[in-house]
Amino acid sequence: MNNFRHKKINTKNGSLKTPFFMPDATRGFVKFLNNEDIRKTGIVPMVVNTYHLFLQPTMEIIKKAGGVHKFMNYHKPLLSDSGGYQVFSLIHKNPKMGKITDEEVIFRSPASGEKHIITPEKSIQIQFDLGVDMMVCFDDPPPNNYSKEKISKAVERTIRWAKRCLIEYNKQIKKRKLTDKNRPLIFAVVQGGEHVDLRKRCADGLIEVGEEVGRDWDGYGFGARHVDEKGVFLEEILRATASFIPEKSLRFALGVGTPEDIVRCYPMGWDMFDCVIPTREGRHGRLFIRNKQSEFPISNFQFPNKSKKISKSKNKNSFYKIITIRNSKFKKDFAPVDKNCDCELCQNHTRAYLNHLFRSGDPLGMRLASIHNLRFYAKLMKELREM
RNA sequence: GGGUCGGUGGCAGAGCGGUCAAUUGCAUCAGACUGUAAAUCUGACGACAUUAGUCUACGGCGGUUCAAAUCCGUCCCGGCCCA
Repeated sequence: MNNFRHKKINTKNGSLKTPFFMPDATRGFVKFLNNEDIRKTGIVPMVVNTYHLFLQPTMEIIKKAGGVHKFMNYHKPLLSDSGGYQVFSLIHKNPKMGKITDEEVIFRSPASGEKHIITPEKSIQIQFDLGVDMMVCFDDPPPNNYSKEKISKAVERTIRWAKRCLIEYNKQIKKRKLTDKNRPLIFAVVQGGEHVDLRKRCADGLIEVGEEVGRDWDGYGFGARHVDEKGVFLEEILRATASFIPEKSLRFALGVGTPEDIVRCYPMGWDMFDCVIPTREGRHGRLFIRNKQSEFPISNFQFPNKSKKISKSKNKNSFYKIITIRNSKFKKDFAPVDKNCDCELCQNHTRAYLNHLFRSGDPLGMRLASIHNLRFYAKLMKELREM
């Protein structure tokens, strides 16, 4: 299986080999887990969010702390998402929450109601202040069900904003006297919804921006969502979009995804992934379990249908299944969640005990389940890396 | 012994003549979650039936009424107060 490419990236907080998965530590922490928990899962890089950290604890605090790494006391690679996704989904869901213009986005904090303004430049400045190792352009991610016309407009805005981001990025590099060795990597984001031609247009536009500004993007992200309204995996769009991105660049599949989505994306050329699924599903008592250990490598795995929702991955042919530990059938199940798993949960506790923790509503259950799922993802990525 | 308040579905607790198989919460049984406003959200929750619907139900029995969880009588049980 040597037809898969691996890339190595270096940051001031360590190097990474692709493919890798980043859990979402949106507000500077993975819910219920501390750094030691994360370390033991085998997970290294994580994603933090510009929008959330900007609102709370605010940049004043982060700067005083000496940057987000110091604040978190996590000295490994961190990527910050630009906040575009948050601001836009906030306003798309409720137009009263803010206003989008070509120049800027004005929005209200859902928590305090306070008004804030964010621009592409400001997003980049904040991300420099965070001190992250990888950053993402402030983009315009429209819901996939918007009209093609609207998505096309979002593509054009994303390109214009990417240019502003990259110019600001260069400014900050100069101002902060950063070198190629210690500068953060910067990612553009390819929008275009479910339209291949728009994805192509966006990728081309972004490449052109790099040429105009005089700096190549370190990577490109797949923007908006990679599944449609029904949760159907956008196979062709993802494949095509990956092919529009220069080979040497990193390909970051934002928000991807289920284990199956990741395994599908990787051979297409996607290198980096982040998703709330392992931790959120964990908190909700859903645990990932590998099936048929012997049937690997994963590349041999045939996906039966073009698309499936995660809940449907009870499919016997899948390489994993999901159990809902709260279900009454686990009340008296004294086996580990996954007898082949080496995580803290599976090494020490039974399904019956975890069932009890969830029924009791104790956070310990959520913590252990999150650890287990992240360990599942870490092992999955390791297998892909070794393919 | 006297007085008084009360007994409602697994629990708590609404309803106080018809629109009640009965609000709501908890519990229970499932489901959803994909760049985290998510320890969240949704559905089911008397029995039987695929739907229509049928039956049994608001402590027991007996009344009043076209109609009762709701009104009356009585009995049983519980809380509190006075002896």
